[in-house]
Amino acid sequence: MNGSEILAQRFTTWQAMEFNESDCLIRNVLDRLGDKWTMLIVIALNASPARFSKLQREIPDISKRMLSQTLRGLERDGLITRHVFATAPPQVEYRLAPLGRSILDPLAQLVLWAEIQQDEIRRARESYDDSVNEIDSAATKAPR
Amino acid sequence: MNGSEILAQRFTTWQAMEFNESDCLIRNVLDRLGDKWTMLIVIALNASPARFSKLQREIPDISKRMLSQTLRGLERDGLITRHVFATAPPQVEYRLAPLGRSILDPLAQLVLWAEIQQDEIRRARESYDDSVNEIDSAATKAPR
DNA sequence: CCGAATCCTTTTCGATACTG
DNA sequence: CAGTATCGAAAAGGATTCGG
Repeated sequence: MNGSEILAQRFTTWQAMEFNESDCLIRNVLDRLGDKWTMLIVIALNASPARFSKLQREIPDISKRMLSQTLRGLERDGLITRHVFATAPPQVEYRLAPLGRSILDPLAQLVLWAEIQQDEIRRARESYDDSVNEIDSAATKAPR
Repeated sequence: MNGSEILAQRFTTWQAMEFNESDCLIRNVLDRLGDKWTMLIVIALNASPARFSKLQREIPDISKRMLSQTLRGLERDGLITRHVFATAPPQVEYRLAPLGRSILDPLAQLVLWAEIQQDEIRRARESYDDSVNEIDSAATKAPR
């Protein structure tokens, strides 16, 4: 079964349960993975386990609040583990759990897709924006 | 190269350019794909081309506004095409473009990952929530 | 039928200040 | 160092109305 067939089959199933938001698989998963920081943190922790402040340095524009919140979400879902060392000052290290490592392959597929297609997407956007501009300028010129 | 190696390598590259938000590949892509409706519509159109109102029936809880907005975004990126039939009343059909079909395989990988891991994620959440509750009740009991 | 425009609510996010 | 708490800004989303 290729991707299209798999998705077509799942679509029918989800439809039958009316995409019930709480137990619809894809909505649950993509809601979590699709937020602004989750995947970036998974990728950072794949590169190497890290402490809170190291992660904050590695991802320059994340705020403490979002880093903390996203890490908690990942820990809750079992994708990462949190290790506290009772030193002074305290040290907390985050690592990818097996469940977190298991998402690296599908995630990499998505990144590869983006790399391969990015030029075509850029072209599509430019051409679309151009055609919209034409309509706009025609609309502002013609009526008078 | 496996997923982990691919992502580790990309991470280094992205870091070198400081994750500049406008041209950082993964942020661009996941921002688009990760929104609430985009992937659902791609999957629906994979099942079969459809008109506006059919899509709205197939995805029960999407509003006209978001359907229209999401379709425009997908068309702009070249993932779908829009065909207008000058009938009365007008009919507009949406179809997956080749670029849109090319994302079905990576997307299906993600769905399969979610299916395989969903039980483990659910268990992780329950166990996490339980441990949080213990701490909470200890905190509200002990201090008095 | 398809969709744009408007208004309003909800959610997300960042800045800042504070704690163990 | 590793967070939490609070607040306000901004973005996303929904309901409704209107137009071709």
